[in-house]
Amino acid sequence: MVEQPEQDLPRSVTIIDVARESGVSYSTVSRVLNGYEYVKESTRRRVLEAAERLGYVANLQARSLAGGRSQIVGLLVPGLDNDYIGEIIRGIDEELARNDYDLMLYTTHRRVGKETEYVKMIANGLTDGLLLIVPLIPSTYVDILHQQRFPYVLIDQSENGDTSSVVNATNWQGAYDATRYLVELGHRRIGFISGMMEISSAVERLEGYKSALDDCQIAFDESLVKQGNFWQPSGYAAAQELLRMDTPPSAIFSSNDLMAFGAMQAIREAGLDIPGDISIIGFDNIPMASIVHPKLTTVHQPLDQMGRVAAKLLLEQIEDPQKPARRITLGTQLIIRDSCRSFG
Amino acid sequence: MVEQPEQDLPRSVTIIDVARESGVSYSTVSRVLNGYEYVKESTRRRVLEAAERLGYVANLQARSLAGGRSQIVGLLVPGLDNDYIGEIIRGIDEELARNDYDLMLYTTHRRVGKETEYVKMIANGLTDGLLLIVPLIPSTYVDILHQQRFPYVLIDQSENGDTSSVVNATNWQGAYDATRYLVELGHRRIGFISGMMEISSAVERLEGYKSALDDCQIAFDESLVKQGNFWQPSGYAAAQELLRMDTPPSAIFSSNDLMAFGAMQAIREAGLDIPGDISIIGFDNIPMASIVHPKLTTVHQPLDQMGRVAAKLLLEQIEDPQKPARRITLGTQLIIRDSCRSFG
DNA sequence: CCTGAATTTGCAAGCGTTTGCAGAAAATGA
DNA sequence: TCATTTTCTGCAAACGCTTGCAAATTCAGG
Repeated sequence: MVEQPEQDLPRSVTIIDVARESGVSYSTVSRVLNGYEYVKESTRRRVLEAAERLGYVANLQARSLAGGRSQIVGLLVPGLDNDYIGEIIRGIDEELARNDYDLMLYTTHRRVGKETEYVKMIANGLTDGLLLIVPLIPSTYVDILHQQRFPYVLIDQSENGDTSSVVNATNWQGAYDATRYLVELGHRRIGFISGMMEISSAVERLEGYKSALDDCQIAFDESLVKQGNFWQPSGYAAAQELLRMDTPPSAIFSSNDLMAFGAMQAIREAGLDIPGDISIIGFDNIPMASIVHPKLTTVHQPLDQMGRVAAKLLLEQIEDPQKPARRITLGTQLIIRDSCRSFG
Repeated sequence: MVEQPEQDLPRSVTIIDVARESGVSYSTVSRVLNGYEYVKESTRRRVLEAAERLGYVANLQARSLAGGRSQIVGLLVPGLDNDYIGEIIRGIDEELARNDYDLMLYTTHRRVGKETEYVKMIANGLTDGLLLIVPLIPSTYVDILHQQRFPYVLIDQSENGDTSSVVNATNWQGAYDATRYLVELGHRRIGFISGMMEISSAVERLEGYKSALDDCQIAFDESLVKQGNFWQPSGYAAAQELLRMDTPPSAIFSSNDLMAFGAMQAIREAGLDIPGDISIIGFDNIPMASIVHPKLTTVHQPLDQMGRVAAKLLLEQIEDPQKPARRITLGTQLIIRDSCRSFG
């Protein structure tokens, strides 16, 4: 008979080991670990020391199964192929780290067509709350969450009554400022490259543009606005269209930086100079905006702060589910760099 | 006595509900859900239908607590403020989605100084495996994982014997090709901006550069290599140093695209033209490389594919923990764009 | 020294699954 | 037809933790 080697994997240390080590019951250990009030100071210390000595780390699954918090929040994003989202996540992660929360990443394109099931799974799953950076909010998402009274916060989304907590930026104002800036530089024909109009921020930016023109007594010219989709290629195409016009605009306002980059490329390919021949201004102020040449003048959107605020809001809501939904709108700011020049 | 309104939240449906609904025991339900072999076809169908009807979604915490898979893999990254990582994650996410796995995101900067505890927590937590995109692999990370026989895969990391599974790219070859390309264009003095030398890929790229020079009978000149850290500002600074030299290089090879962007900026600010006065070549081929002006010639690293392959490797390992560690190295490719010109 | 309130601790019942074990039912072979 | 296998299904014991309940201890006031 040969002895089985029995590779005894170092079984992870549980609350029970800590209890044994410190000579108390495991429920007491649990209480200490959860900061329960009524625990004798000496006991608390003893338990803490034992936990430390044994290198104890809580098993989140068990904890959350038993009704505690999982200390995890979910983040639902369309994708990661965009600095814009990266910036937001950075803010989120920072805030969560500060509060000892972890992050679960869900991408929406994964289950096209069955968002409902997807969200249901997320909500019933191990997360304590959900952050959504979703352009189009198929109410599919929100309805279920709301109905289940599951804590969630929408980022960069405007619609929705007051049932949802939302964090966004002053899109209208930002676009207004940018347009106004262009007008003050002497531009009269200002092209506009829009985002996907299903997204509220895209609509608001267009509105801001219109309002600024209006306030400056410049007639709105439908033919100067080209539909884009927030991605670079669409900016490229839109700019080309603009340049092909009989009297092309002397400046272009792109609804986001990525499309602005595309536009810059189109302009250059047309043999024109930026800002010599044509000025361009973006929106977002992603890191790349200050790296391209010429450096892009744009509307700064405090993305990381939006993330941070959203996380904070969510944590509050997790803490106290009764908290009413809140909407927080952060200010945008015109960042003047090198892509615009006075005209005429 | 007033009736409590008793907001009965729609309690999530459990395996037991499904069992009741379909008239079998809950263990049978579990078996059906897990694709256990010995279940009568009619029973299986009945259970599946009931589950569907009730809108059942498994509780991952419970499942993983009980020893099953959580269908979640962790991803440990230094941060998200870099397209480089975004690309990799995209690949990972795609592959995971295909296999119904979810992604948990962990950032290393969170627990500086207590990586050990952090990793321990991750491993003991609910993930089935861990993917690490870590520049410097403090063996702290790997040792624990290996010791606990916890499935993990390193991405873009070369060191480590054969105990760890690794996915990376041909850094040496890529750098060799780039350098050689420059030499063939007639460049003799080629500046080199390195990455953090604690990172193996940075070292390999430098080696590739040296070897190419060597093969072309060009003496290696220590003063032409400047230390960078993979971030844009360091590329800017390094390029400035290079330009200040008595006989500045006619071309610069940057260890990654981000630093190349910085270098481009420095070059422009010095009043020089790219590629007229000086050629520049990068490494990575992040999306932005084809957007900047001039479009950056660079060494393409199949980032998303690396992510996909790493995920696949990890999944295999989760499936069969006995699988020996594997190292997969993907090829790089020189992408010629507009930032280099022949010299002399 | 006694009583009752305030503290402190342990017991045990879950939380929703997986799984080993064993009994029941169906299929096979003689 | 009966003894064996092979399938199928249910029971009950975990998994590691939280928490209500109650017992034990301490403490203050009389």
